[in-house]
Amino acid sequence: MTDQLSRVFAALADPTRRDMVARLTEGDHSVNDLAAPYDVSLQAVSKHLKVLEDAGLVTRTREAQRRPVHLEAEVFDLMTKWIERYRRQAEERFGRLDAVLARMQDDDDPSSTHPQEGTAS
Amino acid sequence: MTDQLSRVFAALADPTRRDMVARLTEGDHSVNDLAAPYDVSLQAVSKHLKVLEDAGLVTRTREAQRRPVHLEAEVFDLMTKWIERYRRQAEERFGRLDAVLARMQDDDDPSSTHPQEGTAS
DNA sequence: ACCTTTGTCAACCAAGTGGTTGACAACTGC
DNA sequence: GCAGTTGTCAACCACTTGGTTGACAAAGGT
Repeated sequence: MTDQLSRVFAALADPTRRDMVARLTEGDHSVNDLAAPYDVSLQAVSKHLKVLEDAGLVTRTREAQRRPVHLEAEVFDLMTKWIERYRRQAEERFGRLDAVLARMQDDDDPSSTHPQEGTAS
Repeated sequence: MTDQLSRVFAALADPTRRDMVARLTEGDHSVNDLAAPYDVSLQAVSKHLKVLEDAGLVTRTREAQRRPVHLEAEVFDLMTKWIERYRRQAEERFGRLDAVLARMQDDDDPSSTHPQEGTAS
């Protein structure tokens, strides 16, 4: 898997890894800690973490004999940029940009309004 | 791959498929048309389209002997919702929500320095 | 009717993925 | 030093993936 964007998408294509990422938003966790809820071996979790690390989504440092896992949320931007770019383009094409912008404001909390309307139809 | 969100992420983890999606934002394309730029067989492209279709990203209808491929941009929302939810949560946790909101509106703010103020545990 | 165009299905193959178990490395604490 | 805790590495296995080629189905053009 050559490019990082592909690695990020691939990393998040697994429900277990998405759940790990979700839990890491609460703060750093040790590997054992992360592994607890899943019914797989610690080694399997270690592999999942390697995938997340290769994608740039997490970093691991050392602290005593623990290896705390830390989420690097900046990488999300890679995806959102890609997604937003083409979503916007597609919706414009279909002449439904208004509906999209409205939905974007409804779905999220109201503080996230995107005041930028492009070439509306 | 059980859930749709996983299928969508997996579908976009391939550069060829991402490129197809990008081109489909310009409008519908026939399979041959879509296949033209890539140095793979038509069957391989057909497989890629099946992956995109199973993820709900495209639909295919019939029109003469052609099978025009149509992008369903709504599925992007599945991802953006997931991403935004946890990104937001992570950024809040790190006490950098202001910077994030600013970046979301500017879309290209070079202030990527994050001084890691003492919120870390 | 027949042939061409367009695309899918089936079988196959090499490489990758997600899981396992066993060995072992790194660090802590007695 | 030695035992325990924490985590990784290596080998292996079943399954999936992305590619191939060959056969064939569906619709149009003549």
